[in-house]
Amino acid sequence: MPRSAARPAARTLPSPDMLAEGAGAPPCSSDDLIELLFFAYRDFVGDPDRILAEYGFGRAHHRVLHFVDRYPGLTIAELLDILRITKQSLNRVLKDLIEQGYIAQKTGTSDRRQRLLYCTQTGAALAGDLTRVQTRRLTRALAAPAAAASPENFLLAMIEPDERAAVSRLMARRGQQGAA
Amino acid sequence: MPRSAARPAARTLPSPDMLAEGAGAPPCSSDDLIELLFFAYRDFVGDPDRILAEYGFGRAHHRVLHFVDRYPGLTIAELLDILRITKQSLNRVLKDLIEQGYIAQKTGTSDRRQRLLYCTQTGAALAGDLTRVQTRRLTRALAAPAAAASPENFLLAMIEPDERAAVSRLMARRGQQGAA
DNA sequence: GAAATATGTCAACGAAACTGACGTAATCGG
DNA sequence: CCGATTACGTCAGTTTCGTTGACATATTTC
Repeated sequence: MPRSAARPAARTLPSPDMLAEGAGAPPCSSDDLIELLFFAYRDFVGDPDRILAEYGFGRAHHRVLHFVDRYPGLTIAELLDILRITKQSLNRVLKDLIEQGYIAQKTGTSDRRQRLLYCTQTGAALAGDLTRVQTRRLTRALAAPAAAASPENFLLAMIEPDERAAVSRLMARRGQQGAA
Repeated sequence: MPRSAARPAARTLPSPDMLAEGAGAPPCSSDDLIELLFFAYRDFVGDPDRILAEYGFGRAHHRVLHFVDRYPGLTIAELLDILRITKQSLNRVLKDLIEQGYIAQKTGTSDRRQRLLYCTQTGAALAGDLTRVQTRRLTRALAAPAAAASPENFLLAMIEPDERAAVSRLMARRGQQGAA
């Protein structure tokens, strides 16, 4: 197995505690960043998911609601370009949001073919709740002095605190045991 | 609409060009980070997706292959804890990877109930290809002097270069036009 | 007036998650 | 040693959210 032999010797990941202190940026392979990005994103979308479930909505609804809230007057074409999905996919979730009163459409003024999208008050309130939990995680992560120092510290700080130790423990395992 | 009135005045996002120079870290709201994380992650998983499609695999296969490659001897239970999916979901993709010779199982020695997972040579090769494209993006992003300076610069640098301008243009729009 | 554009919609399909129930082999605890 | 627990596999059905392909309609543009 040539590839496993090519694995570099394990370098140390900053311990979770270091995030509290004003630690520097210890070396960290970009391989580690791949996983940290996975874990950070997993927890990052996990927060809003719990709220959305109460409304019977999913992540697709979240994305639409978020961008319409943040960029009022967005057209369908712009939204499609942002989300990179087909109009059929978009239409399914957009229809839900419109029918249930979270998003409203307005015919474009300069081009009457366009449907400009806006959040209703209810929609803006829900979008605000969703943004809040994500902002809370980000703010908490950025509050760690080490977080701004390096991408890996930032991503580690984005992970749910209870799970940071488990992630660090796992990542400390790389290249160890396990020969077939 | 109380919420839109509460929106802070638009602060400037670092321009895409600034990533090439040794720019400092201009202020950036955590609202911006939410979107940057979305765009960065979208492009980050887009690279391997193209390769996986050639093999008839999806992202679920990628995640399994990645963690088994990186942590040889991983058990099913550990993998379930990492991925946070049900064993039924895991089993579907794992079965594909085993049947097609990318992953092999070994009965645990200390506990014979466990199935220890290992990549075959073919599996390790594919995992390597997938890691390579993601590492390339990460390395390129980290090479930008400004990237290490702040999370927002790092995330912006992770976005596909061709699209950075479009993202910046979009984000510069916040709070502008669009009153109903 | 013809062509292109922006959007909506019907129908079928596929990937990848979910729930709930049940089976089997191995380990553990008394 | 036997019953309970654990680790894993599997059958069956459902949901979310993406896909393709085709076609309709209103509006703008040339």
